[in-house]
Amino acid sequence: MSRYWLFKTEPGSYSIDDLKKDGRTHWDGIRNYQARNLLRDEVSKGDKILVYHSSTDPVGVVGIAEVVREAYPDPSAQDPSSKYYDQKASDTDPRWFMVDIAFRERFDLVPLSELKETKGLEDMVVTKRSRLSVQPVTREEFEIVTKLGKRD
DNA sequence: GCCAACGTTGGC
DNA sequence: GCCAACGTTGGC
Repeated sequence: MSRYWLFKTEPGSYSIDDLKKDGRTHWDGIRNYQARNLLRDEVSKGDKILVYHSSTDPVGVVGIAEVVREAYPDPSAQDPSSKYYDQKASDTDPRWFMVDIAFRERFDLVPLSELKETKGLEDMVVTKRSRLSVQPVTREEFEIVTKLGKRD
């Protein structure tokens, strides 16, 4: 049974349009333990992802992606030239993981302000703990947001 | 650019 | 193991 997630990205560094162009990508650079644990232990092939643009104006959900490869070590942690370099990462203890995701859909941005006002989304993690970069979404939440994104 | 909320570090 | 200090995130 597939599950649902919300992945945040700053469109200035990697946007849904970059993902659309690339088709698929390595979701690297996750450096938060709670997000890492979800990526490593919970995120599974076939799961659906709401792609969220943060640190932009307006912020919100812009499309859908799908997990196409489950967690494996994030090589940027061992690359001294990467901004995600972590001295404590090693081959025996990679510390940080990433998954591969594929583009599925781009839709009109559903702003955070609207998510906060929409019935059924009161408990959505993004409205409460916006700093968590990989977060679980319920099936109901996923469907409500998708419907909002595909209106008109 | 501000600043509140949150996560991490490190001295004790 | 506590917690103050510090650094980062991210909405506004």
